[in-house]
Amino acid sequence: MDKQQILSKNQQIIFDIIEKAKEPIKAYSILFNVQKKGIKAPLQVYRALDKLVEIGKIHKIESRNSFVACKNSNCQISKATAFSICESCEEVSEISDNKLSKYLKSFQNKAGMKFKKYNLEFFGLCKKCSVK
Amino acid sequence: MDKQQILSKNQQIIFDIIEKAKEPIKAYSILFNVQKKGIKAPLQVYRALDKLVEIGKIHKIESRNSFVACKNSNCQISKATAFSICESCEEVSEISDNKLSKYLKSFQNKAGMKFKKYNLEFFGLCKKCSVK
DNA sequence: TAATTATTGTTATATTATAACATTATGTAA
DNA sequence: TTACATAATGTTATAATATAACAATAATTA
Repeated sequence: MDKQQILSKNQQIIFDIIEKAKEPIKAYSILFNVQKKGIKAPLQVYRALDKLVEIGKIHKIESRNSFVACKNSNCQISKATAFSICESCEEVSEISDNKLSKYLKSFQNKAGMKFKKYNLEFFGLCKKCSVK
Repeated sequence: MDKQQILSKNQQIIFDIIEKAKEPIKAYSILFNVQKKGIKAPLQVYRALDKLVEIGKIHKIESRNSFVACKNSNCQISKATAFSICESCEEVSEISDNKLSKYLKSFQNKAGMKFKKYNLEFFGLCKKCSVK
């Protein structure tokens, strides 16, 4: 169940699209892109997306309903994700910061609840957009 | 523009529903609940939700497409939100932890991007569900 | 090789959210 | 107190996102 697992045909097709995309990409945009490869129905896309998220090859940007390939080559199954999102140009990048992830992985709330997973989304203006 | 601002009719109706709900509530569930009060269309709900989120009276749980009233009475406009979500019973609670919020508010990524806002969602099992 | 599990294909439908336009109410400044 | 601007409302239609249900096929494992 690690990242090197062999992907099925549809999973591979859809992963390739996401990896090539420079920005997060939405499910129906993926669908449009893979129709020439014989994938015709939303469900075929969503099933592959679910699986790819599950094994950590991609992440979902929840606030944008879109998907990106995981850039943290060292994380096996990443159940701990952090992104920065530019509210102007919508550029999204995955944050890879050991101190941050260590801190959040060990975080416990006051009720003592221990977490298996987290997702953090930061919003602001990227460098380009902040000089405009 | 602070939390004590007077809400419009629809905003108040919809905020009341959300505040009374014990769990996060979805837009169409709100719609169902307010139809007897004359709010008939999704857009009326979404407009009020947008405003309530903007002024910080409610928050959106992005991973669940649902809404909760803000429990941090001390935060004025909360652009910094953290939640714990039980993956079994779907209980959601707002985390109010000064150290965590201080840490995240001052976080800068490697590109030096400064953030105005963040949303953090932790996932795990709540106490009840972890003994089951 | 039978049994199990994962993947695929397909149609229909559920759920979440916004566009576009017209109208009414509220706040503000001359 | 009128004109002007801004915010809120009402309404219809439609866009965008996601899943249910069922049948078939491929891959894996006992």
